[in-house]
Amino acid sequence: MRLRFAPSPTGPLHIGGARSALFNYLLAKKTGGKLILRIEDTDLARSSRESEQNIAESLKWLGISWDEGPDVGGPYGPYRQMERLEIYRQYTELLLEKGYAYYCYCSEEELEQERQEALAKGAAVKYSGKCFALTAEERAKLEAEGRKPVIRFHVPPNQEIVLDDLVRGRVVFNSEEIGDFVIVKSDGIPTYNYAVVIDDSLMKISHVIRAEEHLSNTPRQALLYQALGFPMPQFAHISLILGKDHTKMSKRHGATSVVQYKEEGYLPEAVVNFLALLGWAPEGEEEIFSLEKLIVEFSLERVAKNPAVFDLEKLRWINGMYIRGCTIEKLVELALPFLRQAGYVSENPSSEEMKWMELVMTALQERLSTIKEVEEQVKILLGEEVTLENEEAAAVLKEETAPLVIRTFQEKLLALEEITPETVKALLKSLTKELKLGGKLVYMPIRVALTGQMHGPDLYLIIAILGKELVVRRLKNSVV
RNA sequence: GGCCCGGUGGUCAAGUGGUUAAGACACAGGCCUUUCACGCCUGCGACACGGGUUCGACUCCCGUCCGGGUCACCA
Repeated sequence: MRLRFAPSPTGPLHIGGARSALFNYLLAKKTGGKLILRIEDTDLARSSRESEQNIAESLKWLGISWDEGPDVGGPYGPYRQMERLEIYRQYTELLLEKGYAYYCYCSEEELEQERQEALAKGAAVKYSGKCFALTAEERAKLEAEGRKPVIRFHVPPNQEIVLDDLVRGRVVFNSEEIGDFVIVKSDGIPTYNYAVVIDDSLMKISHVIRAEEHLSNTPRQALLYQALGFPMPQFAHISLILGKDHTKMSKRHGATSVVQYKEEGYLPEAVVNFLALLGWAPEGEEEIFSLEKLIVEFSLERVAKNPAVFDLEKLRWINGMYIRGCTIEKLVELALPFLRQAGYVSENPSSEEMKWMELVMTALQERLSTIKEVEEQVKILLGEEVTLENEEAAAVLKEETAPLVIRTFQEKLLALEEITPETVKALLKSLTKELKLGGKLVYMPIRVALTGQMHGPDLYLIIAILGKELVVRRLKNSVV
């Protein structure tokens, strides 16, 4: 099988695009086929190399690799459409010669007027085809006016177009509903519907998995395949990803690009896992899948037809699952950029800072949904200030036994030779025993005195992270 | 508006003529724990509506409604 992902580089990789790429990748890998990356950059006004870069980087970040593409080359290149203009031109000539296509000189205003009239009449909005019958003299006259023609495909009348979509099943269109559409713009650049057919054919693409928004375009492409004498690939149109309000995912629903999720502290494995579950269902009840496992499990038969609403809560949950599955070393590595940016650790962390981060991540691992959350969570572990979060916390310190607990704790801590999570843990245990108080009466006053909060990571870790000096200062600050 | 696709709990979803209609997230309660979190347990909650077909429909057919896509010299 040969599959492809063919984004237009008009912005960062969209989360929906990422899912299309993923499905194509999964099927290619599963069947031992190839994934081709093709850049559809024929929209000169909006395309940029920067976006192409972003898309490639986002795909790599997700772990999606390709076998052929603009950067790695391949036997069917070039893989950027703007570098294939000569190829399209040859086929256009053929189409023109055989009468499948013709020049059209209609201006935008004329077309717009037609469109309005059709709309007003409630008729189908489609091009009238009036330039189809232009005589040579008429053409010459229009040329002389300086009009730059487009090339339209001449749609055969009343033809049934049957598509056997791998996820939709059989879908039937009638060519009557389709007006003669533009295949080459007035600047000589092919339109999407045209270039995509030639490229998929020439690149020997066997299966096309793409978003449902392309389904209505497919009959046009089918006609083109027919005229060009190319075999059609198998299509699989997957449903759209919707926002909370059930409209197509867009900026106002929050983050839409893959990089944004990276920046917000999501792990690529989690994003991939979540995306896979959006529109595809595994056979068993397991929901956590590595890319490798997805390759084994994935199949088009289990891809849903109905659109899916993007559920951030579930992504957060999956992300948390992956965070909990990380080693501490890995977590430190992941958190480092965030901590660095927040100025909590230096550019090149010392071994002491590394130690500190290891303890911090140990304390925080079970409490994070995203890595970015360390920025916020780590605050209570920094500095010597303690602010009581509420009345309840203040009450804990006013407890009759609180002063004794805190004093005894401090004495014991100062006497401790080495502060490690283990030694502190043992210290707290012996403290509870010695004071003959309930755990709550021992742990809560210390916790509140040290952090000002009723909740937080394990106390012994907090103490180990703070170290003797900060503990003493905080105790002092909280007791006044 | 024409055409196309879709409609199972708030969300993701299993289901393919006969099931007590799975499971997950979220939510609620409980357990665990020094707290929160994690984890575990329990609970809440759904086949859009109306007609058929059938001994029997979430499953098949038709209609209605709702949602989405498309009808560009954007992809």
